Amino acid sequence: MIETHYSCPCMEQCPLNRAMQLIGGKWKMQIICSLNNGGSIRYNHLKQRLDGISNTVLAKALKELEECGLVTRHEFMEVPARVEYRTTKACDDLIPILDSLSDWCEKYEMKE
Amino acid sequence: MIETHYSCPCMEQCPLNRAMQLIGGKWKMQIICSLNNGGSIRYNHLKQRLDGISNTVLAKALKELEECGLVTRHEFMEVPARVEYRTTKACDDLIPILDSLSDWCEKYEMKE
DNA sequence: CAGTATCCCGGCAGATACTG
DNA sequence: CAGTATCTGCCGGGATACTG
Repeated sequence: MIETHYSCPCMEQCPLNRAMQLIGGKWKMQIICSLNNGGSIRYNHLKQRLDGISNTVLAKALKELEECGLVTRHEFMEVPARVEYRTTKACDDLIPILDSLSDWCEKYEMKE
Repeated sequence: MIETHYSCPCMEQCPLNRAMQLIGGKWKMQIICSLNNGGSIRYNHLKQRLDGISNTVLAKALKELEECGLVTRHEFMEVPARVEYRTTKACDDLIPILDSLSDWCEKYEMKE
């Protein structure tokens, strides 16, 4: 191996790192998972599924996921308020990749 | 959709969450990337590639990656000390998945 | 050279109360 | 119902100095 002044492409903002920031964090994966399994879901329904999540955290996560185009927010003009969330095409395309990641983890029986 | 008391499998310690914990964190991805590109690499060489990483963080990350079977540590009994790191088979199998994750991110031009 | 030992800080995550 | 406002604690990440 030649001793060039090699630098990993990940040192810049590479897509891989961006991806990790999108789906990283304590709850993102569960949120994506729940939305994927359930079609359109209302805020409180989602919160019930994600046992133990707080409003601050869930609302912030949903906002981030919406901003980066992974989920859509649909607000119905009703009283009391009604808002439904669902996955986007981008998110649906992500699922198979997450599946293979999951399979990989099981195959090698990864422990933390 | 039937209103069962559905619970996302991710609520337990699912493989997907485990995977994310293994490769999550600020530097894990760059470390894996650097090791993957470089065969066996010595500690300080790796540190140079990961511009800005501190000893505490690098050492801790490497220990974790070793414990979960993603990298191997080979210590040569020399003075001064010499230690080389490289990826395991498990890690090599992970790379294509990370590639597809990267591609996915580029395809949808994900911003943070 | 390849790490530990210490100390430190900012930001994620959470609890709780409140509101359109 | 679907969130915000506010406060708090903890820990991942970091700087620096030291050692087998």
